[in-house]
This record gives sequence, structure tokens and C-alpha cells, in this order.
Amino acid sequence: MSTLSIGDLARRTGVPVETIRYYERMGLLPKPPRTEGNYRAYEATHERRLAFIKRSRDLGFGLDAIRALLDLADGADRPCGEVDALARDQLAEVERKIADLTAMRAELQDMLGHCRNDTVADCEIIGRLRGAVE
Amino acid sequence: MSTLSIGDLARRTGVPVETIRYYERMGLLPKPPRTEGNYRAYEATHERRLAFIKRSRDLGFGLDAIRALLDLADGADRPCGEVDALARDQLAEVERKIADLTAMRAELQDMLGHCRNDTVADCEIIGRLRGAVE
DNA sequence: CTGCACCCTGTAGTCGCTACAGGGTCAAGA
DNA sequence: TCTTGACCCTGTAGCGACTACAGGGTGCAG
Repeated sequence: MSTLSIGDLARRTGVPVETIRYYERMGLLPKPPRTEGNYRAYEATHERRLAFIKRSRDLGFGLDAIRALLDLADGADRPCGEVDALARDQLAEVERKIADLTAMRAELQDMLGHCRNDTVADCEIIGRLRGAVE
Repeated sequence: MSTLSIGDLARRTGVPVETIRYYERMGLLPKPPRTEGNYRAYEATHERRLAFIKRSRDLGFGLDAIRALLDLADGADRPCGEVDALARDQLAEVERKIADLTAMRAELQDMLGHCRNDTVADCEIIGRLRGAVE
């Protein structure tokens, strides 16, 4: 009655069915009980746990970090320093990626800004990829 | 005399040896002649082509796009509209990624800003990952 | 002639999914 | 009752762009 099929869980969380099975194989989501017909039968705890995973993935955490966060989230009494450290690491990683991409964007915009719709021989974009300007 | 070993080429371009061989397998870099001892013997054309590939990779172009850019770069007389389109697509992709990462950064910063170094039970970060605040 | 740095091929692993293939289950409609 | 079709199951292979071996060959300096 109150259990969910894997398809139900997928619809409710926005995580594809295949990905849910993948998380189970990777040990992120506990194996749910099965019905007579060998279908997975999820309960509310599973939905909460999967929502946690999805939120963490949306913030770019890797599966190893999420495993650690889930472990930490289960130990209510411990100080949250480790959680903090994981979030800080993730923030640093995100900032590094933003910096890389921002440099790429500037170079691409500059290339496109100099494009005079010439032939390839005079093309500023090709020229820069060749290394004429650095 | 004027040929380069794969290691020389790697040092001069900053592209690892294994990656050079990978680009050859993928058809991005033409197969060079071999020495008697079956070593690859590169010439200046290879170095220029590899530098072009590296520059394109640094701007985030995928290998398929680079293959197209290399083909276009070889036809000097044709208009550079296609080059322009590839660069525009790449810029759009980079901007999409920046937008995603910027949203992640904001949320992570906000989470960390609210962290009061509590126990996990009261941890703002864990709380948000659980979905308390949206 | 021996050691060492370098080179060769081929294959498997990384991350986080995604896409089958080849089957089983189940509820609704004819 | 039968059949259709949506859903579910397992297991395996593929993606992109490398990276890391294993197990061997080459070439040069001391």
C-alpha cells in the first residue's frame, strides 16, 4: 500500500530508474525489500535518502563525497566539522571550474568578436587556434 | 635529425605521451613515419597540428568538433562560417556550464555561511541537503 | 655488457551514468 | 480467458577523454 515501485520513486524524485538501480549497486541506496514478483518496494526512508543524494549531486558532489555525507548525516551527535570540510572542498572545486570556464569564455568571445566572416585562410579563429596570437 | 620522438613532442607541446597515442588512434593526428626500431618519428607539421589540438582542447572543444575544425583549417578558400558556428556552439556550452556552476557556488556559499559548527543534528548543511530549506 | 630511460602494443580502469538485450509481472480491456 | 502494453528484472556494453598498467623491445652511456 504505502510502498513505491522504482518507477514511482523515479517520478517523485526526478532520478531515472536506471540511475536508482545504479545507486543501489554502488551502495548509496540500501537494497529495498522485494514483492512476490521480485519488484523493488521502496518506503519513505528510501525516498528521503534518494532526495538527499539528488540534492548533493545537483551541487556537484561526487558519489564518494555523498557516501561520506550520508554516513555523517546518520550520526546526529557528532560535530559537523567534517561536513563543513566536504562542502568547502566542493566549493573550491566549483570555483576552480568557474575560473577555467571564465577564461575559456573570454577567449572564445574575443575570437568571435574579431571574426570578419572571411575565408578560412584569413580566419581569426583558425589563426588563434594555430597559435598566431597568444 | 629534425624528427622528434613521441617523448620530445610531449615535452614541446605539454601533451602526455599516452594522449598523443590516443589522438593518433582517434584519427586526430596522422600516423607518423617510423624509425628502424619502430619508434614514431614526428615532423614540424605534426607538432603544429598537435598544438592546434591542444589549444582547442584548452578551450573545451570536444574531439569531434576539433576534427571538424582541423578539416576546415585545411581548406583555405572556403568562408569561415562553419568555424564561426562551431565556436559559437562552444561558447554557448561554456556559458551554460558557468551558469550551472554559479548556481552551485551560491548555494554552497550560503550553506557554509549558515554553518554554526554545531553537531550534525543541527547542521545547516545537512539540513539543506535533506531538503528542509529549498 | 649492463643498466637505464625510453619506446612499443594491447587492454582495462576511471566517473556517473545510459542504453540495450532478453526475459518476467501485472492490471485493464475485449 | 486472452491479450496487449506498461512496467519491472538482471547483466552487460557503451559514452568521452583520457590514464594506467603489463609485458615486452630499443638505444645509448659508462
